[in-house]
Amino acid sequence: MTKQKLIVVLGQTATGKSDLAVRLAKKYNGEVISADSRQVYKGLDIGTGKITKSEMKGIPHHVLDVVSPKKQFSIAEYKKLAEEAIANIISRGKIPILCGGTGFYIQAIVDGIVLPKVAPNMKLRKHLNNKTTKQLYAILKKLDLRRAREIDKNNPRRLIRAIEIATSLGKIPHLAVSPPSGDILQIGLKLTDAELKKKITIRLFARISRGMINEARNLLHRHIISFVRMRELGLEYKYLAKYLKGELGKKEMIEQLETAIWHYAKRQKTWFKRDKRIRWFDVSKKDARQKIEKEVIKFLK
RNA sequence: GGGCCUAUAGUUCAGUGGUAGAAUUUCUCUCUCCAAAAGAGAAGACCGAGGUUCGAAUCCUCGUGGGCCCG
Repeated sequence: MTKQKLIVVLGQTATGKSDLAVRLAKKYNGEVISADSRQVYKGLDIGTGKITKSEMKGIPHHVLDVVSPKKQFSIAEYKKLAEEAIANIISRGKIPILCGGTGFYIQAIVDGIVLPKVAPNMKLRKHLNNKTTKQLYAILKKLDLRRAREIDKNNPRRLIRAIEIATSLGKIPHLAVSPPSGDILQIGLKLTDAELKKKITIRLFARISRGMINEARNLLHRHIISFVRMRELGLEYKYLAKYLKGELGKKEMIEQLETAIWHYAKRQKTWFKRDKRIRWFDVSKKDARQKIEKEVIKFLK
């Protein structure tokens, strides 16, 4: 019996992950599971750079378009859906290929982070939102001193989540992991900063000419999402919301969005850096493709 | 040709004689259910030359660059 195997394709935005995943899937009998926190939303297509039907080239893609953008998705839901998809792919004798740029989502699968069984409590969150960071910290300290000691005490979002867990469970459990049983190959795609910057710009203009602005306008007109929600979604949608509301000119919108995407790419880099298991490949090099395939063949043996 | 205003961080601006401040940019980092999110940290400047003064970004003179007015 062969061991279960999982291939992960990760990297910063605009490094060509989707293409590679499809290519590998075609060649090695695989299916793709997206690891992208925004492509889970229906209708957010051009702005999120979601793969199109024709780009999929017949390869099934999972955990794409699974929820309305009105709803707030979470990593717990992601983990459940992704793990189901992976198990299903394996049961059909195919190779699961996890592909995306959301580091936290990938980590949840690869390390099998066990998340506390406490669903988001919007009422509580709303209530806590009115408190200052200091007040939040004081509350957490009373509930769970251990967690309070190690948490980032300036970060309201983390503090609120911690309080949410502690109110429900009494204490916050230690971080537990239960990694999947098989082997995992993590392929990281990288570019130099200069090349990545160039690619980000090119891609942004491509998205605009593909109708990104109209997509956003339609979502608003059809009341699928509000300006507020659009801002929450970040990056393209955040700046498109500002533009469509008239707070920014088109030129400014594009400039600011470009910087924001760059910052995002930097954060991705910081995140992926700490996982030493990732095998990195410079995709600007001509032989990157060969090297990756060699690695995959070795892994699948 | 004459007069007036102005020059501080990559950028936009504070600072009126006593250790140069912010916003933004840039860089680095954190991450147990919003992660394209949220949060932390670092770097970086007084146009040049003289003068006054214990001490000048600050006052004076000249130069240079920029802006404006009159003829």
